[in-house]
Amino acid sequence: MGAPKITDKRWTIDLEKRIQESHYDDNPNRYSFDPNSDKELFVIDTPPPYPSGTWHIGAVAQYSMIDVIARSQRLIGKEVLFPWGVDRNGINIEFTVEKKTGKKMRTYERGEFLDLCKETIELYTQSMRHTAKRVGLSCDYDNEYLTDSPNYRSVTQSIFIDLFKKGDIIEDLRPNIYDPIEGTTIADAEVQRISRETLLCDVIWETVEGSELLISTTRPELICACGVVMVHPDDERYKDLVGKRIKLPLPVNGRSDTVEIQTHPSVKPDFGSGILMVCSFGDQNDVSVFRELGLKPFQAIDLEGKMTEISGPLHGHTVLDARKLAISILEDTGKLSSKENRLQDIPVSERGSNPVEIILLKEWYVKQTHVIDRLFKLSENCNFIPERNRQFLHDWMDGISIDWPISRRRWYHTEVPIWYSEDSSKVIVPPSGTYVQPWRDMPPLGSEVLDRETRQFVAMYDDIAESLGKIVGETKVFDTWMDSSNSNLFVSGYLNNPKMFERSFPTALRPQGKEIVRTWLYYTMLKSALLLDKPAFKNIWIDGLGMDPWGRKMSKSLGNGIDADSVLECGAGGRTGSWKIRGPEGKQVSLKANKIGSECFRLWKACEAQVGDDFHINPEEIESKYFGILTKVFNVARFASQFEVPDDLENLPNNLPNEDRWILSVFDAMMDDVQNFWKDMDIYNATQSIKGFATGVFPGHWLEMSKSRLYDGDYAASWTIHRIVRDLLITFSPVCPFFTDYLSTVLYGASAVDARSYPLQVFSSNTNTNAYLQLTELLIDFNSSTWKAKKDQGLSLKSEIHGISVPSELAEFKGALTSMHNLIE
RNA sequence: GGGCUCGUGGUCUAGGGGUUAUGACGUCGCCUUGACAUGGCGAAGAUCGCAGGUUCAAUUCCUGCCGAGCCCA
Repeated sequence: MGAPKITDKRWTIDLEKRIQESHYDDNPNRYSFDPNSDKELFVIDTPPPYPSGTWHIGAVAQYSMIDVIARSQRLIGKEVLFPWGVDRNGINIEFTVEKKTGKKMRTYERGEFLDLCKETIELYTQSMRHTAKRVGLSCDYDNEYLTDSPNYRSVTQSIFIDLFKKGDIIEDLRPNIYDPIEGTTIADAEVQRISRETLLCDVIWETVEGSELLISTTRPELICACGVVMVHPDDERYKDLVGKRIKLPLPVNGRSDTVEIQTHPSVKPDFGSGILMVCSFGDQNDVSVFRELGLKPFQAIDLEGKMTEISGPLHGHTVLDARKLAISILEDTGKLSSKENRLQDIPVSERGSNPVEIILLKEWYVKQTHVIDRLFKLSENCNFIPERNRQFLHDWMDGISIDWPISRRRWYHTEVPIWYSEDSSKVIVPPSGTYVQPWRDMPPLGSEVLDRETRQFVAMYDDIAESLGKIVGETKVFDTWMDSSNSNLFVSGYLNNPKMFERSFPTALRPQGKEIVRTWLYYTMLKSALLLDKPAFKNIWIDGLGMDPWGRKMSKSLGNGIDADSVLECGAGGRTGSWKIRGPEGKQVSLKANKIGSECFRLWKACEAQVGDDFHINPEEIESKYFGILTKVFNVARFASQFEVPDDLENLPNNLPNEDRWILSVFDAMMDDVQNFWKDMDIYNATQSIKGFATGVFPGHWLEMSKSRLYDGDYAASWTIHRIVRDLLITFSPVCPFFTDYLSTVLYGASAVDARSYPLQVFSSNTNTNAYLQLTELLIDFNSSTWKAKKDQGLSLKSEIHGISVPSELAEFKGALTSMHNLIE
């Protein structure tokens, strides 16, 4: 016995930072991955974060739990790849650059704009990596991947070409959701709805025979694109009109000025007059009616968001101006019966908040409707954690009815890797593994020429380049989900390491939030199914979302966001944290905390909620509930550190007293439970079990029973305390890596975070410890009641007490209990 | 408007057809014990969102409603 080896009096944020700052340099290969390892490969398809300046506390919380999984899987002996990837493609960074420079993308030269995006996103990438290390993520940082790197983009392009050759990717002229302000197609998933006031006009239409009808519309400018007028099949009022032709109430150019009246069940008889004009394209319903009836769509709006020639007098006006003009023409000609303001949900682009239009465009599509049934089958092989969140994927797949448009008219994205021959009959695609930018490159050596329609191989490009005429590179790019949906293939070694891919696909784990099931998870499952006819993953871990302290989503507009760094740095250098957050009634609420840091933050998330539920983030609560647990465990270790560590902690000493055999049995049972929880990626129950043992029965009961032996230098007692503390720190290390790293290094000269096999049980498997386990409750009750008896008699806890005898069931502990409580017969 | 998920003491949370509903934080009272008031002993506090239904029995299953969240139109 001597002075504690652990000299720090308590766990502090400054100590945490000291450890953290050297942690990744101390042992640079700590978290690297060996694809040739004999161990089971466990590849995690981490969600590559999008660098935008700040990292949301909820996302960091989720990421730290992925880290707990990575670390615990290493601990149970798997070779874990926890990649550090950063998602950098997309319209987000384009907007940031536009905002910073005050110039729209299209006013730049394309190459110059790309350079600006790259520079800007690099800055954000650095700060994100810093936060990742600060929160203790055990990623393989040396092999960082960026989704805008040539290596990553070439995989996206190769997969596109493979799917194109197989016929799963096609180009077609179809109605698409289009943002006229940003000039690009967008996917369903990128459309938002906002409530806005619009004019609902009652327009008088006249049939060829001369009877007048009223049709309500908010889009009178689209009358020129009307393909049919519809009523409900059961609507008695209009039975006679069905099949008749009706005149368009506004002049048009280059098309028939009458349309037919038909019936359709989608018409709501009680909306307006119960008559509906169907235009190409006012909304999704119009699209499906046009497709159903086989009508030829009219192009009323062009790529700049202006009216086309068919709109006659509206030609050249923007949609909004055209609407006003259409209304005034209708008024002048006496065809406007009435108009009124109405609150209506209108679709806008998620990024720009611009009202979107549905227009006909030639775009690239991934065919998906034909494989949905197969996807359901394949997804049965995936283990969902928690199982109930499987439902999110099912619901989304149930609702899929159209193909996935993947091309965009933007710039900072992966380019569609294709060139067209001068006569447009042939296409040229690059060889697998090369990254190309067709808008400025010529096809590289080894490119192939394919027939554009049949996709059949024609010749090598180099052999017939002359005959193709002036070739034209595709200028469009991919939806960023085209890149993201390859992440599992990329990290598992697809194309880059076939040997590893063979062993590690389906990817061991996809961890993600529930809000991107419809996009990231679904698209990834789709890709793996189309390409390999396999499920993408073995395990899919879907967590809930971080909410503000009142259970609302954190957002800029609500003013209730919490920045990750403010929590991780809270307490550093003695600086406390304070957060001003707008509460539910609009009142500012001030939250304060003295010390949190990464270890307390991680412990909180691990303990607080089962995976899959939304969780409330309240810094005050994180500190008050969980910092004390760190202090407690720290103190247990610090206490242990004053007793010499036995040389041999592997072999059970002879003649262990019963109380040591008892606590070691309890410890074995806990360790065994936790190992199983780690296997099942059940962070909550693993951490709860560790916490219960480490702050409860072990220090509260065994330590009190064994203190005097420890002070007397008893070998068995110090063997027991050190064996338990050492292995406890190891199984706790996935949750609190810096904390356990520090304690274990000082005490035992080896960091708990470097353990690559789970600690062995203390007792061999043929030792029956049940008898001891059954005594735990009795023992706790006896201790508590003895403490209470002393208190009731006004005695100090160390003074003698008469008249309490150790019950016969606990006879084995009689000696220890008698001296612990100072019992006098 | 539709689909899905969630709703358990002041706060967070476990559980799940059946004797007094789990734990933690907070609150209150008492107490220094050779690591630790970041400790110990004890107390109060929940008609398990609301209303129906199924059942011998529901907080647990079903339906509706209310509230929150995600997604969609």
